[in-house]
Amino acid sequence: MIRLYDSARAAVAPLEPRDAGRVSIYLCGPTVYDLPHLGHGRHALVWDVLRRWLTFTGLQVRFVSNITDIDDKIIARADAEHVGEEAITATYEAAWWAALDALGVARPDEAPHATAYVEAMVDLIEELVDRDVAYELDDGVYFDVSSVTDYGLLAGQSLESLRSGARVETNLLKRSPLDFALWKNAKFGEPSWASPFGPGRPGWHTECVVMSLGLLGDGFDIHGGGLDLKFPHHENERAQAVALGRHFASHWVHHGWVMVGEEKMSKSLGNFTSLTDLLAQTDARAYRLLVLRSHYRSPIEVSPATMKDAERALARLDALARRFELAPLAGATLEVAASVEWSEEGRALYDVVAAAMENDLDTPAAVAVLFEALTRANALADEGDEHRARSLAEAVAACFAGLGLRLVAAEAALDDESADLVARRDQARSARDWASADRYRDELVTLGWIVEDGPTGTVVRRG
RNA sequence: GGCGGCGUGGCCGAGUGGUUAGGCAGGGGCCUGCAAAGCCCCGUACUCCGGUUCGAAUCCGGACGCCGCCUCCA
Repeated sequence: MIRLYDSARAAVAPLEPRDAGRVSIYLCGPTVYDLPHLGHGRHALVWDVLRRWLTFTGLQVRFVSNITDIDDKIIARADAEHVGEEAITATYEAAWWAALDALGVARPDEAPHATAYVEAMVDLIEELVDRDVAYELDDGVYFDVSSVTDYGLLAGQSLESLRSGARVETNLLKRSPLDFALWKNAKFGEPSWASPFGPGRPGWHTECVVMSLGLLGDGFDIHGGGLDLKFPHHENERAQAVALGRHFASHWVHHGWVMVGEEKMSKSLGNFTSLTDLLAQTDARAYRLLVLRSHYRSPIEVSPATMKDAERALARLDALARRFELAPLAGATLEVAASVEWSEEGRALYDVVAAAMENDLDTPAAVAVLFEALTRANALADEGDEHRARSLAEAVAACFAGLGLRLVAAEAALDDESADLVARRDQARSARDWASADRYRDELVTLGWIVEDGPTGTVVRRG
């Protein structure tokens, strides 16, 4: 079974699924008030890779990722644009899914919306009040963090040291600056729901407790998100569950951030902040490869240079697919390794990749192994060992499929002009008219093709 | 102030007590009409100072530098 770093234990620990053969994952999704950025993209990719890999190895994964569609920022944006909150959330949720689709990230099994769970949240808050771990103030209901003895577990700090570091005070009546809002009373014009505490809306930290426990049940396996959610969001989620006597997530997994490098983000770098913009100007698979080539807990630098690097590496993978005419494997569907017919060397490769993956999702090691195998497959083919070369190449593609990266062999469709140039060049070459052949090649290059001479003659592809 | 992370060859980026990470870029060679693709060879890195050890990039201590969290955030 895979071993993953658990933020609660501050150590790598084996994942011990509640139900054998099944893994339940709850992921904190986006608040839909703006376009997704590169960080969201990495986030989505990291979890897509984990989910796909677990599925690939034969586990049955139930993957839930929520949409936060009620929040202060949504209200603020709706106000600023003089539209309803639903207009904002509809727009940006659509943008979210569009970006994930473009990244080749599989949709969650369920994507619950916070607004559909308000009643359940109210019930939960009432129970917390009944248990005397929450209290009402003029502007809402607050959770009393001192009621949870190990508050600060995820942050790795004591309640006292967290308190001493608190910087922002929003409500001086709170018993502790760390106490957080469970319910916010509605101000004039704000969207609201009825509750025993008066009309208002839930605080952010409650929705994930209700939805994760509601959909996945007590003791679900993995709760994940970005490192920035560890505290206070996840800490606060956990506090509520603990206060209720519920068994919450057994494994907490957090990933690192996207850095925009020392060049700092600026317009001159080409708007490299929005995921939508990145996807418009590069192959989404290159971003996945970039993400795979660093460890999920490390920061990654996304810049034109690192993207270019990834694109070139990706080109080698596609070249392998072309050489062996590999069929596409990964896509919207989740591949299962059990259905892959491994050759002997393919199975050996898979075992090494799997060992890397099980070691806290060591994708960089897995990718390194796959690149070595790629070189070996090409070398075997050069030596004429077509059979072993092919089986190894197929295994490389299958393993990448397990990581959600599709190798593309497909040629772009030729327009008439290009097709004509290709025919002329082949003619010139068979007549050993190198000058003409080179001229036609130059023309094809000018049209944006990369020109190669294969056994069947001129082959072109898009660069 | 508290807590945590990081500093690796031109660049990106793993690793973790002794054996080649890997990729990109660069140099040389093979192949090719010339290329492209592919293959082979090449750089001998680990912030600094001490210490532990037969042996440290890897463990311990210290210094310097960088970053993050403690407030909304993937």
